[in-house]
Amino acid sequence: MRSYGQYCTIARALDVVGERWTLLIVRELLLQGPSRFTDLKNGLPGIATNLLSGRLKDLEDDGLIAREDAPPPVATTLYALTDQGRSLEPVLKALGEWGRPLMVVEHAGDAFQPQWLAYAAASFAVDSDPQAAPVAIQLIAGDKPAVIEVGGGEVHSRVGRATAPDLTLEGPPRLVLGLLAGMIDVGRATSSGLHITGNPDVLARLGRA
Amino acid sequence: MRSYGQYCTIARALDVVGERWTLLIVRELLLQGPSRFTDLKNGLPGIATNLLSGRLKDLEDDGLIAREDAPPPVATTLYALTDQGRSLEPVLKALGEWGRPLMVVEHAGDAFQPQWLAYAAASFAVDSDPQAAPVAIQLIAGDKPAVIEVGGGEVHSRVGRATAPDLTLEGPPRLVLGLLAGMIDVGRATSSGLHITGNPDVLARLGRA
DNA sequence: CCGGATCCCCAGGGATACTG
DNA sequence: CAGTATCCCTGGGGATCCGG
Repeated sequence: MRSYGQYCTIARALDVVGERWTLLIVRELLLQGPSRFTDLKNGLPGIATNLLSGRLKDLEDDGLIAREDAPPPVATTLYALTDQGRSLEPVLKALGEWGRPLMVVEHAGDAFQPQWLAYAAASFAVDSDPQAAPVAIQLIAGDKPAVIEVGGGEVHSRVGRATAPDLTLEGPPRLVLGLLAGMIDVGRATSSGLHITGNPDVLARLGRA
Repeated sequence: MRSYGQYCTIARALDVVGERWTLLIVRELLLQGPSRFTDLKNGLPGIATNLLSGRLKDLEDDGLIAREDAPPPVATTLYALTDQGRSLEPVLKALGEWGRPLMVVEHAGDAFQPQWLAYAAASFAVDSDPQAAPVAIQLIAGDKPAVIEVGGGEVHSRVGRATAPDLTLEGPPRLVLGLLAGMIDVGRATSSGLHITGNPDVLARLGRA
């Protein structure tokens, strides 16, 4: 991208990460960890392959990501964030926080990955009772499951399944997020089509930050 | 901009503010307050007028800014941030924080406005001694002056002049920012061409956040 | 002079085909 | 699987023009 040509921290930042797709690539690497080209492509529906390879090259030149050669069994190259790339997390968190109200309406055809939702939920919540035993909330809102783990004052999200979830939420993304964010209550969620198993009381562990 | 088509808070946010120039327009309105079309154009060197008017229209449609009719003496329309627009400040702050290391090198020809620098300095500093009397630092790093005011635990920046600054820094932007950020010390700054008047000890009031 | 609208040109994005 | 090459088209940059 053409530089803004301004001696300003914000403009300088946008010179590097302001291009289309760039911050979403960082999001993907942040949530998924080191990823292959195809993994990134699948996580970024609609991106053209030439654009993806171009962006990866730019990000590498700017020191935000690094290529790793995966060990023999895989024998492919992985893209991973550097420390400087990882330091973009506060930016993505602020952006995600700001974008949360835009999620109340679900656009038909929008792609969806459960870890996006888990990250959104984890990023605005805190563990309201750090002394209590840790709990896990299983989210099933697409083909792939995700987990929110709360305990010791921390809230984390990851893809996959919990070994013994205290609560499982299964249903449309909008309802899962609505319930987690406290925008709707359990009664309304279930009557709207959300399937809840386990102990709904663990939702109280998610306090507003 | 074409939507990313993802049900993700970050992607949704970028759908709204991810286009070129958009966040810089918000920065301008945040730092300058309600502004006229021409003021924005002057603060955004290189933007095409059709782009600016288009962006302003989009931002208005999305509810981030509102047009105001200025009172009779001026009789022009002003653009001002709405609450939702102002709520983007954490995003800009995070971006600015991330972009600060990119400021160590000064690109020839980069446009510069002192309030950018004042904002950068104010956004990463805290008042290290809230009990002490408030102090004002006058920055002269271009044609227009800016002020950093520290007191009562808060750090604020604004354009203009302080009535009785405790410290005045005058010189190249890189040196002013370097000194404020603690990247260089007073001796090196003065010997490199920074002109300092007043009491340099007030710099100690700017603590790292 | 302010607040745009219009026009032209080109860089960059989108979609797909193709190759090591 | 991991890209590169190609083509098309949208959207940005730059200048100019026009109404208030």
